[in-house]
Amino acid sequence: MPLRMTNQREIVLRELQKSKKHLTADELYVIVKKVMPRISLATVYRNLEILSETGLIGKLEISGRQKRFDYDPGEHDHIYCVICHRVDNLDIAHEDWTPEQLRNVAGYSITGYRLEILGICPDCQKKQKKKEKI
Amino acid sequence: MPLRMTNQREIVLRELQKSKKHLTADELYVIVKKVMPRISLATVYRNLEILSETGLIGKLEISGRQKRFDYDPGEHDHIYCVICHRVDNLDIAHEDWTPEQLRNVAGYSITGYRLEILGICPDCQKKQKKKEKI
DNA sequence: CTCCGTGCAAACGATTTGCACTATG
DNA sequence: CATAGTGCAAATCGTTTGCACGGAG
Repeated sequence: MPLRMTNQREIVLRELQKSKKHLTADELYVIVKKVMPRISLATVYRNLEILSETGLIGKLEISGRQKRFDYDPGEHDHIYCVICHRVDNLDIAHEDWTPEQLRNVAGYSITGYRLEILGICPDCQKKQKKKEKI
Repeated sequence: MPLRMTNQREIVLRELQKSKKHLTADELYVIVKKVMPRISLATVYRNLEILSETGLIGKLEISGRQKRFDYDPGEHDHIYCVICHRVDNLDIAHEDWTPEQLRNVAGYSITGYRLEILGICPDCQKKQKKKEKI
């Protein structure tokens, strides 16, 4: 039975939620160390990974740079500062996106957007079907 | 006068274009090495960076670890295979996105999407204004 | 002839892993 | 008391950089 709720796991989760931010592993490490000084960075990484698999937090695979972890695991998009790399949640429903709306999101001045459609390519679909047969 | 067109730069550009794919630096390195065996990986990295700054190719800050470079520098979105990490261009105009349309893109089976709005956060806007005054 | 570009190796930052030990369920 | 989780250090992965040399303009 996986997912033991250890002390360090609980603290990692709690401190991320308390922060209300989209932190990187090492940013959170600094915070968590104040509560549990002997915790290791590897443990923070491992727990963030596990907690996001479990769905208790979200994992942000933001373009190119460090991963960030989201205290709010619900479905929502993000707004990203191209200068300081800060990330905020975007609570506008997709239907309501208008240039006006977006321009005022959280006081950001909008410079662009980045969209990736995610899916499974034809080749990988074939491979999956093969596996199913075994 | 920057941007000398060296042999290695030309080959890096040409082989990326020939591939018609969204390659990582090291994938392209393997290809380029066949034509110019003594080229170094660092040179491939440097040239991809310069070529994308110049606008001759595109740089994809796609989620995940490695950067990919796009033979097509024009404006367009991307579709991303969550299994093999392959990337394809998406030629549908934003206005035409419908679940139907997307479901048939390039034979992919769509699992989701990822949208990031890019901008400058309030704090960074303030900092910029300060700089302007100096 | 001047520098930009190159190759090489070493440095780097983020993340992961092998190991022996600890503590949860 | 079995075995998931931990701390630590070393390893790994993608990328960047310092340096002395080479070649484009």
